[in-house]
Amino acid sequence: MEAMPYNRPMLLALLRKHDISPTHQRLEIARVLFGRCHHLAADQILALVNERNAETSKATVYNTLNLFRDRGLIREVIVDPKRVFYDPNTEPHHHLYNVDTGEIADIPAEALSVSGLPDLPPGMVTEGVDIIVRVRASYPSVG
Amino acid sequence: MEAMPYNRPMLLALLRKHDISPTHQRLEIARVLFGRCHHLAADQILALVNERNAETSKATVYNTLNLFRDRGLIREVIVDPKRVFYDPNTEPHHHLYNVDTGEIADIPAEALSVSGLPDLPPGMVTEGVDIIVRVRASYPSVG
DNA sequence: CTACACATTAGACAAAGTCCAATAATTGAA
DNA sequence: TTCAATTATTGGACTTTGTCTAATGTGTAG
Repeated sequence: MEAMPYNRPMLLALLRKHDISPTHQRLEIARVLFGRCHHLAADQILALVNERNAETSKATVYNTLNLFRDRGLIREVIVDPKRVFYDPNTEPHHHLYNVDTGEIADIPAEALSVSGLPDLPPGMVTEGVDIIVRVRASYPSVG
Repeated sequence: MEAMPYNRPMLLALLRKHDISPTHQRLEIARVLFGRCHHLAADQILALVNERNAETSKATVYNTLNLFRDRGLIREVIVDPKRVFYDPNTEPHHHLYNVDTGEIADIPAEALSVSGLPDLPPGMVTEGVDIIVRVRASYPSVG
């Protein structure tokens, strides 16, 4: 795992490495995504980017997230039917999802191993294997 | 795996077994869900139920799907950020998801085995482990 | 028949995300 | 630097999925 690119020069290099023109808005969105560990949804990113001054619009946040996803900077996490979360960690790994609180935590890929994946029909390619462990608090009275 | 309850008496028994009053609309929705192998989204179910005559409303389809889900007749499949699919197979199993076509196929749970699941924080309970194998057609030119 | 509980419904509403046409910023070449 | 071409950003309209509500319909026990 590489160090998180917190500061502007590192974010700039990250965008350039992925052939993305580093505009002000994109850098701000990248800063929010890579500057913290959380998995964030689009509306949260919009709010964080505009925390001080209004810096970007909703349309730009969506455009940028889709661009980052297409260029492999971030990954979508589909666990909540209501919204997509974005994960700045693109290395293979899986997720622990708290269905009560909506919290998402990473499970390193090395920790898990899956065996018995079926052969794919010819002409098919695996794009990825997502494992989602859905957890919740056990009710106190139930122990 | 039990036999699929195609006919009215079997559907009726299924609903009763899960303490659901068997209304006309619920039976129609159950017929659509259990009478075919596909994984269906709410709008598809609505369309199929109303194919001939208008039999149910959108609200009833959503009410009924949520009821069936809460009572354990069906399971939600969350693979497409745009909509929830419903799976009449509630036995443990996983999914193969074709990201191009949106097709969903089952992978029997016995076929797969996962090892190395992390210990949960105390007071946490696993609700389920979902494995989604995302596949797509390999482009002809790439072989 | 009458109540009462429960189901269904149309349509208003909400939230996530896309689209579009106008404006703004960037870039590269001269 | 300047100009033109390309690329990015934007507000707001729009779409889609799903929920909510208040009114109406249905069914069953007495």
